[in-house]
Amino acid sequence: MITMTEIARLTGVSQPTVSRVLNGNTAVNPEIRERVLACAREHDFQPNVMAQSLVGSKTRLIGVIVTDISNSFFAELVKHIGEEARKDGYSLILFSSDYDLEKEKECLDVVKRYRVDGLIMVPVDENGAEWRGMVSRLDIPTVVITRHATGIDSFYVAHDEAGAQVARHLHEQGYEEYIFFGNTTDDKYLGFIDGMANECREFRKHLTIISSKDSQVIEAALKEHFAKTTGKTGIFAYNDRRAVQMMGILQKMKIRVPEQVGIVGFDNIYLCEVLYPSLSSIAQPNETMASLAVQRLLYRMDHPNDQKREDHPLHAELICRQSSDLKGGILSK
Amino acid sequence: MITMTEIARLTGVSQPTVSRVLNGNTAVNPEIRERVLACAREHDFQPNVMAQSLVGSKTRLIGVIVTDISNSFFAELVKHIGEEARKDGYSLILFSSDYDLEKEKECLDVVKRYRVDGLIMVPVDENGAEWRGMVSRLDIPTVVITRHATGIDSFYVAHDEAGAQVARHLHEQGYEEYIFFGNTTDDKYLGFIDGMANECREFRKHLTIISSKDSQVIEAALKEHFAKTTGKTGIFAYNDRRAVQMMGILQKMKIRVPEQVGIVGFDNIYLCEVLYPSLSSIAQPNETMASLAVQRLLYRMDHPNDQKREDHPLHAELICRQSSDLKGGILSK
DNA sequence: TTGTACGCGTTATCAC
DNA sequence: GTGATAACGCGTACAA
Repeated sequence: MITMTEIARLTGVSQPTVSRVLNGNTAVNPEIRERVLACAREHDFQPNVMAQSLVGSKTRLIGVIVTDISNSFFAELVKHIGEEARKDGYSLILFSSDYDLEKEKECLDVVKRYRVDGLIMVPVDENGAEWRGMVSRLDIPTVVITRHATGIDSFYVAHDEAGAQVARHLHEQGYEEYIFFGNTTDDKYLGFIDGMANECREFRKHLTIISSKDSQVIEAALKEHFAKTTGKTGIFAYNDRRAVQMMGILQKMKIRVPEQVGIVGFDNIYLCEVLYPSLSSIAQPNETMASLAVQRLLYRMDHPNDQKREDHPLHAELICRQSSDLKGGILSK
Repeated sequence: MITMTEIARLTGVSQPTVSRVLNGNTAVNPEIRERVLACAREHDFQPNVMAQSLVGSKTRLIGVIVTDISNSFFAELVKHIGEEARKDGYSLILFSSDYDLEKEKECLDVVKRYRVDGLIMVPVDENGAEWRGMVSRLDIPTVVITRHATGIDSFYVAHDEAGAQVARHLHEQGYEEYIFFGNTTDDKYLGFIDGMANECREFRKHLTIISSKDSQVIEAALKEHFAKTTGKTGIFAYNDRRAVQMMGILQKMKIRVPEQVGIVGFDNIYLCEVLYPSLSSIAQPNETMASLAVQRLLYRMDHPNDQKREDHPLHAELICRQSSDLKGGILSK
């Protein structure tokens, strides 16, 4: 791999001259200039970023730590982060913490060793004291994405708001009984509850929670539910994967969607629209979130003394498709 | 960010001594040792990889270029590559070429600038002369994954073989008419054809190809197909996404799966098993492919003079689920 | 306009 | 055992 010094030797000039030519800062003798450029092209010279960063203390590297890169939601996020970073000449050094605090810690160490210019991460536990300590000691501009971390720049979707949106939507469509399907630890559940409280009094009486991932258990729970009630039921699934599972079980049980049961998922994965019935879902503004995060990071890198931190909740969008369209606005199309 | 020199100053020893302590190679006075370690811990010292790599010409970086990181197949691949690399202390610098030759070229330049120790890539066009030229000039150990590139270490699934497997399976299950749904440019199509030729003579008469992605067009094509034939039809979809789309259209048309139509997808995404009916699919040995690729790369990095190149086709597995299980072996479970 | 000298943070090779 | 010293590839102040 050729170096500036080597090019200097080959062209009979000094190394700094080569540097000047290649960086085009200062004026140089056109003749020398051409000679150097020709030589560089011939040997396909690329500057050694490691060396550049040693002297300039800029690595042009952005560390990215996500909890699970194989989750297509994060994969898409990473893609957009990469695109946005690339525009400004930054590259990504990527880690997947796999929801493991130990691994996450390791990632932070490695990120530090590489002296990345900035860090974008999805923390395993944004409230963990240890993590907060590590990040602040890291002394690298950091932006949290997908989660809300107090005192750290954060770009995330307000899950509670999205959940409330689903509640309103299901109620508006005319569903009278409700099922929440998934983890109740997420804010989307809390928001769903709040939203329901606004829509109908005594909603608790009409709310069932199913948390199991086991199809048989779920089927049993549904049977029990439909034994007790005759009303049209709206289901809010924790994510699209679960929504698809639920749709499958409903089909197997010969329950009609959306006539008897309406269902809304979360994440708006690309399969939503090709499913039958197509699946209503909450779409997160993936790309916006990514580009805002990168831009914020770039700003922070340029203004290390700015102590302000941005707390930036974004709004999700409910994409209404056939699966929850009881009133037929879409099915009639 | 603290440096060795700084620690040396603080502890009153020379910088090389600090280096010795931190790397634990040579013996050092236990007393000094403790003092240095304490100081390093206190300031959360991490060695500057940039500097290390300058002198050692080892970046501990593996470049990864995929065509589309948002594709969950590649995302999973990247995850496994990362895990495997991590075991040996390597980190990933990740790029997505977005099937764009220009971008790919750029990625290769950047990868070179970072002096990565090795490169794992999914080329946009593994037969392109320009790409081959770039990679060979790159002078960095390179492994191609997912594709077959002559003269370059390659780890990939034999798509033709997988296609043939599907043909055999559909025939065995008793389907008599066949539809290939998707791009006919892929080897999986060729293999499917070959496999069919083995199973039944005059298969051409019984094969329909649907390439459109438009649901309406597809539905029309299916209607035409079922107007002409009464036989049970086996469909091989280009990938799971298309398979899901096809299943939706079939459901809408009230065509029963697998009784009237059997369907097999490709990629075995996680949704396959929660769909109803659950979707048969070709599973690629994702993890194996990733770890073989990384191991091969590590070997190449250790043996730069070994000119041998490995051409390593892997075998896909057909996961038979309800959607193509006409004989009821699974449904009866 | 061009070359010399130096420093970035580390490892490695020497003497001491 | 430990401390100078050189070297990696580059950018930059300074001198010529």
